Order: sequence, then structure tokens, then C-alpha cells
Amino acid sequence: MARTLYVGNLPWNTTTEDLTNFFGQFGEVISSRIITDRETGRSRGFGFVEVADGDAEKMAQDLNGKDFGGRPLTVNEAKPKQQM
DNA sequence: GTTGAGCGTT
Repeated sequence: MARTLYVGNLPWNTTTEDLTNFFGQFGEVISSRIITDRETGRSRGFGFVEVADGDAEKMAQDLNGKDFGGRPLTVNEAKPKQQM
């Protein structure tokens, strides 16, 4: 399985590939997703990164507060989304 | 071409 990490304080131009590359250096990245505004299509400045179960907590602590794009990254374990 | 707390889409 994998854990989902909430990533905030991202630059507007951050892409999913940027998250995958950055998080990939700290652990195994399963998938990444940048949340874009559904109505405007522009980036909301945050996203989610799905990582390996065993590396999730370590990556969250290592990447939290790390500099990314010139700004301190905000990383936390994402809240479980309602699965229907 | 803007903005800056905040937990997402099929």
C-alpha cells in the first residue's frame, strides 16, 4: 500500500513531476498530484504525494520545512478521503 | 501577467 502526504506552500508553477522528483530523493514515490482549481484551472498552491508506506513518515518529517522553489515546504499526512 | 491558507480528482 501507500500513504498520502499533504504538501502545501508550493509555488504556483509547481508540477506533479516536480513533486515526484523532489520527493523521490527522500523515498519511493508512488504518485503525485497537484490540486488545481476546478473552476479556473489554475494551481491552488498545494498538492498530494502518494509514497511508500515505510517511507511516508520519514519523508514527511524530512520534507516538512525543506526549501522547495524558494519556499519552506509544508508536509503532513493527508486526511483519509472518503472512499465511496 | 493576479493570489498564499489550505486537505484532492476520476
